[in-house]
Amino acid sequence: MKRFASPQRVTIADVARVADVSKTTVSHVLSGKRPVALPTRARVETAIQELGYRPDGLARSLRTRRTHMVALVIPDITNPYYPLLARGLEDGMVGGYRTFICNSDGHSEREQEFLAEVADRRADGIVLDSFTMGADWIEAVVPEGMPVVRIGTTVADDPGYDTVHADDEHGAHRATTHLMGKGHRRVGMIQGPAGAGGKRNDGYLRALHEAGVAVDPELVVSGEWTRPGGAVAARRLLGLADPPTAVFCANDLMALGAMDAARGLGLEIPRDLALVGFDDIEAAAMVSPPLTTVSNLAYETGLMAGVLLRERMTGQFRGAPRTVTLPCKLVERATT
Amino acid sequence: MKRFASPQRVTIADVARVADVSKTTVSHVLSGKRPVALPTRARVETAIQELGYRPDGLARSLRTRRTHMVALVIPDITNPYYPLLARGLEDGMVGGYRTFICNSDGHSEREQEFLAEVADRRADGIVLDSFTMGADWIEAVVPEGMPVVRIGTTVADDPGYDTVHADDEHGAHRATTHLMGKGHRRVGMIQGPAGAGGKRNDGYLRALHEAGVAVDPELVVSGEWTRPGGAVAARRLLGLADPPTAVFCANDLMALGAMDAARGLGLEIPRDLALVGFDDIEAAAMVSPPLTTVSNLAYETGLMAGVLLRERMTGQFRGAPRTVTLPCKLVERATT
DNA sequence: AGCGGGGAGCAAACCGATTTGCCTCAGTCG
DNA sequence: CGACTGAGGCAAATCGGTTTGCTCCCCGCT
Repeated sequence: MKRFASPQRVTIADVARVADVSKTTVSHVLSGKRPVALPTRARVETAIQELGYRPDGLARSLRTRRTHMVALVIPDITNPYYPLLARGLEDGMVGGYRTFICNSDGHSEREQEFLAEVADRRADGIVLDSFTMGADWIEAVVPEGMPVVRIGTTVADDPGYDTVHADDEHGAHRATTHLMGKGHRRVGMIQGPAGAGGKRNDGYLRALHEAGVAVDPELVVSGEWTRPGGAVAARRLLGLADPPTAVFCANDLMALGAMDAARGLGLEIPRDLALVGFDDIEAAAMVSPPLTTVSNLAYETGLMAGVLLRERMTGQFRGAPRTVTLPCKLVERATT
Repeated sequence: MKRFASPQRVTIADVARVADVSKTTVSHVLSGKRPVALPTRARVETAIQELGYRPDGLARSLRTRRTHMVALVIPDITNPYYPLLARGLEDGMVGGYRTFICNSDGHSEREQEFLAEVADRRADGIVLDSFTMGADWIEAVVPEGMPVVRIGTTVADDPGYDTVHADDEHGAHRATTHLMGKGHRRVGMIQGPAGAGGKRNDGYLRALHEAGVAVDPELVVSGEWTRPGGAVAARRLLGLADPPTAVFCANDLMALGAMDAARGLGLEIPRDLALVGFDDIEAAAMVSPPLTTVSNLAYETGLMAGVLLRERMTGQFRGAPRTVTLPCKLVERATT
């Protein structure tokens, strides 16, 4: 029983019929993988024009095992760091790759789900920015042979995959020494969730250590990577019996939140509280007073990730995992 | 559970063989579309576990004609309005739809290319924010039956598709009357490229008209929808023989650029130049002085678009194209 | 004359699922 | 007792391409 469906899609078989050749020949005209005589080719091409034929991407991908799609698994596209990274990624892997974005909100179950889903969809590659996922988790879900590039350093020394990250440790160290150079001795830090610490915390600790300042564990608090997250963390710090006079924040959003909190408590910045952020998002230059921060090259990070990923996807490179470290610079503005 | 060294993917046929049933039965266990006896089902399920079988999304999509993917075609994800919209979109169409984002940078050829590509990839739906694309262009490239939801109003009165947009005309009117309420008579406007004008310009003109102020065409200039774009436009306005004392900018990014330009010329805001933006992006509240602007509900816009799109994709709604208009409010801060 | 090679084209297998149609075997209803 | 129904299962068609093998023919070399 034939169902009278909506206007049937034009398939390669239709083209073949109209041009009076086999499907094979049409395919070869399209791909150029085998020679086709000029007159035949012309017949096929007119048939294609005439019918308005467009090859079906799904069918093609099924056979060729290439989807020309990559997944970008990140915490939150709403964090202004990531849109830039996303564009860098697209520019980095030239040649018709589309990106679909998975916002995990930092939940590792969602990250895991996404990876599985993306694997099922047969993405050609994955760019993953996760604070929690170790190589074992990834391997459990991503079929071997599917290229993965990692972003960020929070899961340190993961030798399984290509990685591109900023020199967080150095940046954090620089930020902290800068604060101490301004005379501060009680320097706090607001870091990300999960208490894992991470390179930014390492740099902070090393700077304190080198300056011979004892680390007060009370001065290091965790919070969500968001503006409100920074605000609550800052309130905790400022509520201490002996509060810090300066705070290094592991990202700009949290630093902005800290500014909100400080202002809410009637403190003036930088007189009563000095602040350094991390990332140098656009907003950092626009707040008042403009935020001193550490640059984190979002676009370039994406770009490099794109290059590494494409080299893997095309098979152009098959060697051992590579790590690219991008520099961080202190951007001195008015909150210190 | 078990890691496979075998390069071969586990298919439904493998599962069928191990469970000693037909592929059909495995499929029915998975989909539940036909009953399967309990013991059989159990055999199949253990086989699935044992082999670590995961259905191939491509093959499935090819047959079912559903990809559970939608395309979001926008000018630039780097514009902070769009990440929010993107998340709203995901939340709006509940149920496992993935979004892939196409940055057109406002070039209509790229928009066209993206639409075609996305159609070839058999996306289940498209959300399109384009200033230039008319219904005819879309129809030329998108197969009929493929749901499209439009965002924004710049291409006015396009009856072909569901649309969700902010009440731009009203917002712009409100912004302009607000400026005139502060005593300004020479009120300029910085609008988007293409000179098309658009609803925001309409509201501006209507406000002037109602106040009995003659429109000086010199006071309306076009620029890119970016911060630098706003800066160059503002410099043109401020270089006039009789420059405006207030400017309404068609988006916040341009307003920020105008602030840059004004500051570069030694003007103080709002004393020497009053400014109103549009969109109320996060940065608007953070600049100094904080920007007076018109709210544009990015997240809600995406959310509504998601709802409309899902209703079309699932076939839940088949009626005539709908239009949703979201309200705009003036957010008064310190640049007026 | 025999052989290798390449141009040109076709039929059929393949990618990995879903869906249709058909068969068998109870059990139920009239 | 025959008709009908629903559970349970299988083989084969389908989705729309690409790729493999094979044939046929013509050409240039030894």
